[in-house]
Amino acid sequence: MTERSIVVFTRDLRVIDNPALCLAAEQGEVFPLFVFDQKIVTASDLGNKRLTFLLESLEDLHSGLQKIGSSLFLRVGNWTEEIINFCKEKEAQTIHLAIDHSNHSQKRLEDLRKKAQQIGIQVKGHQGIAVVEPGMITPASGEEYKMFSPYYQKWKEATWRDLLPAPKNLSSSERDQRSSEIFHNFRPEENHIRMKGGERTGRANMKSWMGEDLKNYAFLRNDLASDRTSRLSPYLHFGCLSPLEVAVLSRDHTDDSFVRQVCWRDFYLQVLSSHPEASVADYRTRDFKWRSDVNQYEAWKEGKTGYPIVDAAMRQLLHEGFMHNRTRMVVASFLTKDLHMDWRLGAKHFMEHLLDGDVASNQLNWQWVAGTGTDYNPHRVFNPTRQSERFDKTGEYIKRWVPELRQCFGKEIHDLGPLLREELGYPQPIVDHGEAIKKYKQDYAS
DNA sequence: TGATTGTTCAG
DNA sequence: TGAACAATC
Repeated sequence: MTERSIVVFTRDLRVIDNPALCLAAEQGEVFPLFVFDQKIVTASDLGNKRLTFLLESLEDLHSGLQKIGSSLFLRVGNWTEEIINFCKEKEAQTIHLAIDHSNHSQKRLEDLRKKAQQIGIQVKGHQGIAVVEPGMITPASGEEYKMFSPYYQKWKEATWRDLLPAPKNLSSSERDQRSSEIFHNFRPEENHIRMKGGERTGRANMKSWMGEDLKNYAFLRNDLASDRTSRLSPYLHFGCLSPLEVAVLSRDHTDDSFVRQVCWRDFYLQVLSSHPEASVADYRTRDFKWRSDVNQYEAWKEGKTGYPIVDAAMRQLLHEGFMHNRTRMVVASFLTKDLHMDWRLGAKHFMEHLLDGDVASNQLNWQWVAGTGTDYNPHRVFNPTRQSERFDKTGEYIKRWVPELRQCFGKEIHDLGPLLREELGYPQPIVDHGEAIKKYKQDYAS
């Protein structure tokens, strides 16, 4: 008798190199399922852009599954209950899924294990979210690596699992009416942004970027205007691409700066896995009184701070659901060090708008900038004018997103006088960087 | 993947 | 004079 099992997709929305799907398929009949977790769907931090990317990814997963004789079932509601009900409906004995590491994922998995056990259904957790899963390499001293460099060394030397092909032929199971209705009700918004969700687009983007831009990554990754970073983060977040595959394809490159970035993702996952509360609380507690000022927060969110590099980046975020890594650090430093606002406010806005909004990378990178994270350096302050001069010399990036400044000549765009601002209709700076940092340091010292 | 300041030293 | 470096915030 062949076994019947459910494969629950979470953020491993792919058929290639998907351990949960592949191993379930080896054991018998498989019913692929995705549940819109009511708690996630209704949470304020899931913005329309990321939801659209998710829907596109699910649609593509469905067609990927159809090519191998299956289809994707959809349910919406309480995540655990829906999975259990689906198991009963399909008379399945086993649930396969990839293990994830956020607070919410850990809790709901525990809940699922308990409920499944009560009715004699087995839950099998699989790898697939990371290159090297959290817990596979640990420092001698404690639970997780707190420093990136030693982690990176171990990560490179670790034994990586083998890549898995897509299952050849899953037994046929037509998507039911209910699934179609659910998908219909969530109908994706018209998507004009550059990154369309799904495994197919993800793979195409990966291949073309690796073919053309990977070799120049070290030279161009900080060049804001040329915009040559991989932009694979949303595909990695939803698992349209296997992080292991991305790492394998880039690790033997003469220059390791890209695969290092892939490793940062695993690094923060292992931090979050050991400290799930770090998504909302300081990783290193620190007694600093954050200010709050609604008008300044709004100005920051809308890209009207009067600092061109900050405004360009914040407008890019609203428009594309994406921001260059370099400017993520610049705007985060501006919110925490210049406006003295809580990193959680910044992280929340990022989560609402980023296609790649990922609890581990987002919250812990914010903590890194705020100086509450693993790499503790309260004196790290980005000077928006310096960053702009160094990484957007010609002002091309700024002009792309801040049309008021398109008429600027030469270097003046980095450091505008009050009269020119007035003339161009561009805001005066909402704070003076020098004074704001002086105050930050005073507050920090006391 | 910080910025600034001060020092040294080649030219 | 300015690059390179370390100390300091």
